Amino acid sequence: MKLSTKGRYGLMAMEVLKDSYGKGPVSVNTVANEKNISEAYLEQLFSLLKKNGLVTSIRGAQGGYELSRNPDEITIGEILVSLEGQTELACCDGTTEVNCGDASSCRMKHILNRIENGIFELTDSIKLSEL
Amino acid sequence: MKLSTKGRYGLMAMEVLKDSYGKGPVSVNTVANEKNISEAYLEQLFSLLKKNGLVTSIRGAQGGYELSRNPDEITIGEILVSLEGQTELACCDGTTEVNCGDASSCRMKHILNRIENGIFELTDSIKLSEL
DNA sequence: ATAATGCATAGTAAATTAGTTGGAATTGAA
DNA sequence: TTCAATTCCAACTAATTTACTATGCATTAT
Repeated sequence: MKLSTKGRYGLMAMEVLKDSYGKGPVSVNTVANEKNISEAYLEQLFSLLKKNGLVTSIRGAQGGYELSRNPDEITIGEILVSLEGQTELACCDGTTEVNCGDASSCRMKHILNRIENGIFELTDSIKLSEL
Repeated sequence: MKLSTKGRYGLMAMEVLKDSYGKGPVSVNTVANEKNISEAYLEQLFSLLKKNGLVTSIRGAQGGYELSRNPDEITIGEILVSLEGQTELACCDGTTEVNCGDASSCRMKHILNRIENGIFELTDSIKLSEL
């Protein structure tokens, strides 16, 4: 289980927004330069963060992105899920064809789901403000 | 963060070995058929599990693999780490060139390391015998 | 008007994952 | 003593995902 650049870049970007929270929007270009990330790629990540309600955008010149909430009301878990999707460990989902035995009663599935939840709780317990 | 087939197949395979623990070795072919996994691919996974000391092998006809320890002395975490390597979230490691600011004092790194440890503790708290 | 921005989407390149292939070494059983 | 069942090993290929580029339109402060 690795964190892709999406998650990493996203955390870095959110860190920048956090640092100028309340001081107006920050452009993608600014973040890209500060963190040395491809600007066009970062744009796509911001688009995900926006779709998930973590940032708001201001278009046009002098525009950019800013946090949609206070940095202590945004969690690392939310950021990672926005960018990488939910953690998925399960071997089967009870609907598709299964290769781990039977479906609804699959014990492995339940255990992996437990771990998934544990991981989310872990990441969700840390606030952006702590970065 | 997803579980690759390596981890999934590995867990399934270990589950089979667990079920016949104490009854002699199980061949890769048997496991592959039972769980409907490519035999040649599974071989590679067993090789990793062996290298990490979770299973022992018996060569030749009637050979196969068996758990090297009791199923309640083997954890899900160990199995996953054997197959997928350690969970790595960190943005920098303090040695290579860094893009998240400075290195040894990088706060993000420390937080991600904390999450890494949390994930391992979580998976390591569940025994193979519980599957 | 214009330059600085966000927005959208399609394409390409690089890396990783998943799986295949071919064969050598070992060993129990006929 | 041969044969078939097996682990072991390494290289190759295919498929998928990730990371990134390219292009151009839409919006807005100056």
